[in-house]
Amino acid sequence: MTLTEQRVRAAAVKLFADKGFHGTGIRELAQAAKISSASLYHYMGTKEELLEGIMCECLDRLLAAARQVPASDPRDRLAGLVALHVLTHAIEPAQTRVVDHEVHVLSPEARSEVVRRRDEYERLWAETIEEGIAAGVFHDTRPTLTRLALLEMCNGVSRWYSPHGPLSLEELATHFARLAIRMLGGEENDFSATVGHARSVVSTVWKRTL
Amino acid sequence: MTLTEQRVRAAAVKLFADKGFHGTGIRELAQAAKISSASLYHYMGTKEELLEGIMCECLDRLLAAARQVPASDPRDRLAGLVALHVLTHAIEPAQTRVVDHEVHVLSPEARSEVVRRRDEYERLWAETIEEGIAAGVFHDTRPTLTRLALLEMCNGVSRWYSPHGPLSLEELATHFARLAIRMLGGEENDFSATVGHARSVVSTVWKRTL
Amino acid sequence: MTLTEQRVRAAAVKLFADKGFHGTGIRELAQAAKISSASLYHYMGTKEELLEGIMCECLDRLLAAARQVPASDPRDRLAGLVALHVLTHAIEPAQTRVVDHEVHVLSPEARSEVVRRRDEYERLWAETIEEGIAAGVFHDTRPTLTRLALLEMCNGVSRWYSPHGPLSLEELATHFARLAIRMLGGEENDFSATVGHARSVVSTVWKRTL
Amino acid sequence: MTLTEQRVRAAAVKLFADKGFHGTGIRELAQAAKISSASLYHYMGTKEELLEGIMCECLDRLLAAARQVPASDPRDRLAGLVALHVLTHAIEPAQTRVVDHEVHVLSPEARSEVVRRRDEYERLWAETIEEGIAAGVFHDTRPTLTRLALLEMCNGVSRWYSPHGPLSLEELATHFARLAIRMLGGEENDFSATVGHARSVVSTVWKRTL
DNA sequence: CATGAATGAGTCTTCATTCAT
DNA sequence: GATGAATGAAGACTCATTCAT
Repeated sequence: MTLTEQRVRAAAVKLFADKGFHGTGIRELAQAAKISSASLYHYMGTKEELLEGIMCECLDRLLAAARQVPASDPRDRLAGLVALHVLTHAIEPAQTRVVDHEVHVLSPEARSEVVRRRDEYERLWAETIEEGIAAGVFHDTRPTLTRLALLEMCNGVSRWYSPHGPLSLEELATHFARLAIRMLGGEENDFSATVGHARSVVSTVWKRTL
Repeated sequence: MTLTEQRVRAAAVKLFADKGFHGTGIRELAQAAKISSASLYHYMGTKEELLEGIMCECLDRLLAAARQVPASDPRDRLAGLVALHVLTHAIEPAQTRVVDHEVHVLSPEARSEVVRRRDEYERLWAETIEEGIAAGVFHDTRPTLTRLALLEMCNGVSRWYSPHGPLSLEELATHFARLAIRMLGGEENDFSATVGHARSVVSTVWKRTL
Repeated sequence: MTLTEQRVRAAAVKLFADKGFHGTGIRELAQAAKISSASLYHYMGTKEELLEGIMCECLDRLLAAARQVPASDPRDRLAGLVALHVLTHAIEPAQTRVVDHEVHVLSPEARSEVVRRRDEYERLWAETIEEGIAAGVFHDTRPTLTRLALLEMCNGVSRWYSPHGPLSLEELATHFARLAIRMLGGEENDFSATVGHARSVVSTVWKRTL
Repeated sequence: MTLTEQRVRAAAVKLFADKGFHGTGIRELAQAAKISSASLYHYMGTKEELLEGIMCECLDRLLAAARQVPASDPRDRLAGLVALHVLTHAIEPAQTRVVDHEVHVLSPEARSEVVRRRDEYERLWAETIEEGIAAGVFHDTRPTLTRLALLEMCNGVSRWYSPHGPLSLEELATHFARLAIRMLGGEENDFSATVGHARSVVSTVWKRTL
């Protein structure tokens, strides 16, 4: 991916997140990427393909990160998944908001690509929860429901977290991990190691120092 | 509000929820409301004012409902707020999705109208949580953070709940109330009365039999 | 069909004939029809549908006219068909040129509509020729080939005939009828009555005094 | 003319014939010629100049061929011209269709270049017809009209002849020669020698074995 | 009360062409 | 000799909105 391509994508992510896909004009996008609207089309297919690319890449990274969570105690594993998800949403609010808000725009074919990734990702959460229940460390009568609640709770982070606020990434992730364990009726651990590991994974996957 | 006005608003709610504000055309809207696009303008101001009206009304109803939650034990009160919120999102997914997703479209003035209502609504949650902590029935070190997590978790319901699924409204509300109490480190009660009350309030406010 | 619709269609016919379908811009068309390019879309579907409409209507008229040629002596009948075709191409060169030149533009579905009409029309010619041969008044070893030659020869009229030139419509039609009979090895008649009839049919079908 | 130039020209001929000049994009052309659209401009001037080149070359060849028709009996000479024209249109339908259909695209200057050649070519036909009438072997009261009819009839071949059909080039040319003579009220000859000669001329001029 | 007609500004996308590398 | 990058202008078409009837 060339530098210009990256600039285009970055501009698109920001605009799509702020004003929505349909609320973002191609000229606006071109201006933000500092090229002409005609040149835009050297670096992308259609506007929709650009969106699809953004969403898939983001989900692929999220998935790649989630796969690096060690398969240890279900509590630690869930804490790891939560920390990772929350950290990602905190440091990449634009990308994650696009993933969460603009699925309805996609054509059926593109949508299925995105949904497939999302499902695969959620399966990791489901498995962890099930394991925890089977192992007796989680106590919950409606694990599916709880999983949905959990995910939405974590997605929300990209809508309100600000790096300029008083809350550090560490604190954020730790608290959400704690909340998740509580929701599943598990005993609270010390998650500092888990959160630390999640932090380094996220840092690697997104090539950013946290 | 005339019958036609209601038809317009209902059509707008459905379309805005499904395709987004910018993804919905005025002609499409007219067609769904079964009038001509010119006639539309007898029943609304601009497209944006229509959106503002939808959002404000929805928030007003939510607020009106929340104010009917009795100021009893903080646990019951929180359970009531959660049940109410979740039930509303379950039976009115279109309206609530519009409220949650289309704020960025509004002009600053219109947005402040919406935000004001939202803030007022959230204050009720914040107060309840604080009371619970003060009373020692909740145990949480970051109540603000938890409140945000809680709200996002509940908002999510409108994105995935289906009345055709196996989950009844009662079960949904009860489980979410339980999750909320867990998140705040409170002891689980029997929330059936609280949920029942919430149900009747929602039923009244939205004039629908549940 | 409203007056404006007619103006649009007339402008389109002229422009498509002069500059080709792809050579004619929508703004150019709007200007020629004296409305804005946006208003254009109140009176037409897509540009292609406009073209299809023009072609089908023209062919329908040609067909309607051809069906009024009396089924008398094959020589007279052929002379009638030729006169009619030639007169039409002489007085409506724009429409007929569009029909003859822009078929390749159409989508398969639209094309089949046009081709169906064209085929039906040519069948009338084919039948007449066959009858003439069967009756022994025409002598030709390759009637299909001759029919194609005949049609192309007559189509050509719209490319060069000028009403301002020295040649009257009567003379034009009479000579072409004579040429056609010669091509089929038939004996030359006096075609004045036949041509006169064709003239009045064309006049009626196109609502123009010749 | 380099090999690449030939490839470009061949691609252009095919595309212009199939989709029209304005219906053919420069990128499409480049792709068909298997070079980049930028490289295209090493082998051509503007798109219009490319068209002009194609048309002029085609007409030049037609003219060169026509000049090789021996000045014998006017009937044989006309038969020769017709055979040549028809054969050319049969074996080079793309080129001849471009010549016949895309004149309107050209700028006045370019157009005059084309028209000059066309006129010169048609003069050969006119002379032949006049000679025949003067010599008493043709009997026609409107030679100009007949010439136009003749030419259009022959041009038409490129629109419908298929080498995969049952009709051989020989049969095609022979029948058209016969038709032409009939149209001019001449006596039918045996044109096999004339057609044979036309065939070899066309074969030479276009460097193709027929 | 209702709507067909109208439009300027906008939509996304492609156009033919140039030029630095 | 070849081409990726670049673009102003234009392509067809839709937008939200107004207004006379």
